[in-house]
Amino acid sequence: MKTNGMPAAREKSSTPASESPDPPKRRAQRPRSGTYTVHDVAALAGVSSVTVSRYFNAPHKVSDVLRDRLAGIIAETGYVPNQVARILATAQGGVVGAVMQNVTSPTFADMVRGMMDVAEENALQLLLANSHFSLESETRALRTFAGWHPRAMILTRNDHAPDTEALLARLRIPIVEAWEVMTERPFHQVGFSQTEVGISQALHFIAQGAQRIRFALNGATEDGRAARRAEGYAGAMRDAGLKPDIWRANAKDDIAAARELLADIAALPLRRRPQAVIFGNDNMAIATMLSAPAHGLHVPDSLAVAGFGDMPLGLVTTPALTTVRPDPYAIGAQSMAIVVAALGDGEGKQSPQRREIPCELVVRDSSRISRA
Amino acid sequence: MKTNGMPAAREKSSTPASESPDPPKRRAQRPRSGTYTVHDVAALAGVSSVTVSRYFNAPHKVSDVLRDRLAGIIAETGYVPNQVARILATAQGGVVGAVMQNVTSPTFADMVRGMMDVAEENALQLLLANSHFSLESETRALRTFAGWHPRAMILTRNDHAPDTEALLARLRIPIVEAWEVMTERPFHQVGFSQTEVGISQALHFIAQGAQRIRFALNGATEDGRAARRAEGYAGAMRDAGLKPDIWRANAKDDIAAARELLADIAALPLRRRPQAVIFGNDNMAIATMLSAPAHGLHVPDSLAVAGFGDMPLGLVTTPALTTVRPDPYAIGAQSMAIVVAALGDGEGKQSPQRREIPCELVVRDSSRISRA
DNA sequence: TTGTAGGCGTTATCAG
DNA sequence: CTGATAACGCCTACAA
Repeated sequence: MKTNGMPAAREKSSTPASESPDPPKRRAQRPRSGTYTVHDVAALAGVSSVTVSRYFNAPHKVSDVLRDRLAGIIAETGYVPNQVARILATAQGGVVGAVMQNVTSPTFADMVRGMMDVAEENALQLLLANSHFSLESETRALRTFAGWHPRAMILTRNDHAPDTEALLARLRIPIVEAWEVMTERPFHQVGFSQTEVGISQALHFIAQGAQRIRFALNGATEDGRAARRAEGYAGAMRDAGLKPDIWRANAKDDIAAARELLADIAALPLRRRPQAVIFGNDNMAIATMLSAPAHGLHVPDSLAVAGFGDMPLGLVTTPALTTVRPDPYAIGAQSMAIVVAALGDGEGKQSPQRREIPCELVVRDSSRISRA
Repeated sequence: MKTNGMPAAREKSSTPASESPDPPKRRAQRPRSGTYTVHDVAALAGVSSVTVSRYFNAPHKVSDVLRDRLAGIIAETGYVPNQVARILATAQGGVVGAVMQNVTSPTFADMVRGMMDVAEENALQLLLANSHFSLESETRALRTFAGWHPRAMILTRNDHAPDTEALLARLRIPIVEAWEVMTERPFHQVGFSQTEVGISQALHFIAQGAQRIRFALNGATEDGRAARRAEGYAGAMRDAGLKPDIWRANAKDDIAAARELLADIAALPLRRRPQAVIFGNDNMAIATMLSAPAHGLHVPDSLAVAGFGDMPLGLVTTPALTTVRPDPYAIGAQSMAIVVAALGDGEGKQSPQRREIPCELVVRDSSRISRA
């Protein structure tokens, strides 16, 4: 029973223990990883290293006796094949890079989970970077990833810095742009159309006969997605013969932005106050609902409200919050699934796929327009 | 000007273009990564590959002329050194593995951001896994990471499966256990003491003269951290001569758990109702506050409330929520900082460090005990 | 079923 | 300052 934790200094297995008769110019030892290798395990089992390799990659090609013996030794030594060497040797399996905009947001986090789950099932290692909605940061992250020679990349926006586009093209690997589905892109697309979500939000209020409908954004302009929903809303308004009213707070913070909005509305003459507000996110919508009474406003009677994101707390507010439920987990999982499929397909440059992950408009009481 | 994007099929640079005079048993080509390599760049520059390597790792050892020429070729080809090969050769690439319990939670997500930021500054690549609070899943993740021969690991719990402990010991790399600081652990510790947080929450109410103080948990038992706060609370209660009242919902979901709690309290005779409830998290606390009126309860007069986590929405509720503000970003950043320090210190087995990231009790109106 | 040879892309080492 | 050579740990191809 070998109890020593470290692999013994390995001899070239073919070299018998001849006592250094004219040492054949042995180079100085290179730094080794300090853990067991295939060779160590093979030596312990009295077989060749290929056999150990086969034990992992094609167990059925190893005899039963040997398999058991190897299993024992592997358990005893705690040997784990070195992925780095494996990837170098096979140019297979390996690494997928993903650039998120903001790992902190629960929505992105769900997407990360989706990617991780599918990646794990397929023995891919997910490399994650955070770009904070900055193009420059995205480029930097991609540059780092490039060094890992990833099998694929997943991005979370479809507008990049010019040199990023060039870099992506040079990589010659499957690229997935997730979250927003746009036309005329050379890469795989997974997600939904922000514009259409904005349209459906607007239509929800227009159908109820509302005239003055506002779209309220916080001051964080880096994230253009809410703004694109606002564009969809604006289009729908114009189509209905109504005047779009896109309002943006100064504060980036949702809570402060909500306060700004309420102050703004309260200052308006009754006639000109919006009957309904569509918010860029649930947080801002909920904050507005909770603070509305203090400004003499009542949801939904004097102010109907809709959010985006389907936060759990939206169920508990009075009234419950009408919102849009995206499916970030599915977006992440599908993105990775596309990667897996693309890698499986012999890397054949299949034309970019487009996978829609629809959003659901969840209608609750906060958006009821009073028939006044 | 070379415009072709692909590196030409490479000849053994020493082999002149002799037209295959008895091909020396050329083995079938192995799959290659399909991108430029040091050799390609070297060939293009008319130098040896070592020189190109030096250009990256010891630029001052390369003549000025050559440096400029190489810079040009590298820019033109978009060559990026292969990290995988680099790590294999040097046995000291910068991979750090981190096992989170739940990437989806905003708190963990903040910690991830902290780790990523510090990792990036120090040219370390973060490998992330999600264990869903499961020990078995943690072990699996660590096993995967082990294959990457990471320089360090960051974990987010201090109780592991037995074989995990063995695996960790065998790795002989710095290990950081983050979130909760415990004594008697052989690894670095970063975070705070859940027990002490529980104590301070209890004392906050005890000091106000409350007698019946409950600690309410949701049904998600996998995460033991809230339970450990409850233990701290229980100790403080007993020390004050009061009877601890730890209540656990059946529902794992915070919103449902809040409903359960309110039903439970409403069913109690007035005399026996808790005056104050400490919640396992803010979500549950806020849900309770929002639903309390429907159950004939009023916060804080008939029920004082405190949460944990400092969610932004806690500021907007009426009354504003008393809570505890941890600093997950700092925990992540400090954990990675310890890793960086440990790697810098020649890997010398320094004794495990212990870094406290204090939590702040944020007192607002929801926890005011009415002087009845 | 098992073993031998050689290479994946990089860098450490030694020689010029 | 530059180059030849041999590893790092693994896997594929081929031979036995």
